[in-house]
Amino acid sequence: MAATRRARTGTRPRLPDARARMITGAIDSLRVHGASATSIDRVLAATGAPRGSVYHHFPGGRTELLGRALDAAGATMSEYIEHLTRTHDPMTALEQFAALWRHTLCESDFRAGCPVFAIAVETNDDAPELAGTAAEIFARWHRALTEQLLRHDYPPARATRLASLTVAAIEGAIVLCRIHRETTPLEDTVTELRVLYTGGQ
Amino acid sequence: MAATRRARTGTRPRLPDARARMITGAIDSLRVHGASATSIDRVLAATGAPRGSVYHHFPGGRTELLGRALDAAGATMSEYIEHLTRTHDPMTALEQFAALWRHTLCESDFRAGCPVFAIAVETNDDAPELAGTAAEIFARWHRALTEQLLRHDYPPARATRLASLTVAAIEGAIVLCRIHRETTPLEDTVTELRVLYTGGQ
DNA sequence: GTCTATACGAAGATAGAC
DNA sequence: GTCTATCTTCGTATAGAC
Repeated sequence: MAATRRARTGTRPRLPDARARMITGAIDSLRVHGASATSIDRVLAATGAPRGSVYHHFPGGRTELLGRALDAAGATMSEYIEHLTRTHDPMTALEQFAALWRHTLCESDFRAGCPVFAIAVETNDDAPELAGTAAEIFARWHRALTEQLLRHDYPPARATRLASLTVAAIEGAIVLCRIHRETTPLEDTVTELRVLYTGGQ
Repeated sequence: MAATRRARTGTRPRLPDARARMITGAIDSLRVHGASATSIDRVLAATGAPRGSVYHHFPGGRTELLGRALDAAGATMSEYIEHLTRTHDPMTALEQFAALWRHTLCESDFRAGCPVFAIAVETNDDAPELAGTAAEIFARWHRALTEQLLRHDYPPARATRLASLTVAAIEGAIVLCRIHRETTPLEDTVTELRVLYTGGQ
């Protein structure tokens, strides 16, 4: 609909869809700089999006921008996790996921982390809606892992617990990798989780 | 020395040692609000410390305050971890440590997390010194855990990896507990780690 | 060591023109 | 949809009196 209007009026944005660019720019900033440091100015500077249309696209201002970024990042990551857990066995899925993170960490020179986790760590008083959304996203990941383990004959109690450990350990390891500027914590984490995934049930 | 001068001049601060109060106030703020949100104003408001002496005690300003808070928090936590790992077997030490966190989480209504982790997650461009300090603290914890496992006859390679997983998983679980407002992720994490700590070596 | 006052900049948000 | 002010608040930092 924006396209038709553009064709009619002859106006044109600098790049396709400023709103979408702002959202992806916010996600990138969340990864690298965290929630508090993800200001409107920073997103605009990084994306070249027009300052004048921020409150047009996000009437709720900065909080709404962060919310839409969290929604988008959460959906993308959740769909990938659900895809992996449905098409692979638990250990293979975990290794695939870890490989993606290894790539993200190295490619960003250990600057980029998990945007959902960034909001989870920083959000407390302000924006309880963001905290709620982040909690739902983690719950979705936990559910995907639990169901996968159940399909592979893990007892329900163990499946839930192992899913909790997996989410906690991967997220924690990503932070350790960033701060140490090496992938060892992630490798170590996956290697040890392998014992639980392949060993006893 | 401050006490003698106080006795001589007759002046007196509102409470003992403004500098120490600012540091503990900064640690509390780091726990609850994160690094970016830990402003000088917030620390002063929370502690009632005098605004006029901030740059007297911390010539480097906010960054130095955060640095001293990180030093203090890191030292306290490291000493406790080293105490636990020296006086208990691996599983008991882990459970003691988890019990402390369960208490901290519940008592703070799931608002307080780990101050070192908060800085690790948020610090990127600004203040590389803080990032370096945080990395050293995590390395110290990792070392304490590794040496404990070595003393309990774990092979070196496994000891290192299990120590990495433990640090990552506990830190990650604390964040999940905060965002979900329940201790289940921590309980699950410890229960599953128990398998690795007591099962195979 | 502590106070007040103030300079300065960054950031969120609004108003009104185009 | 986008632009240019502008307002306001907040946060860091400094200066100078007590």
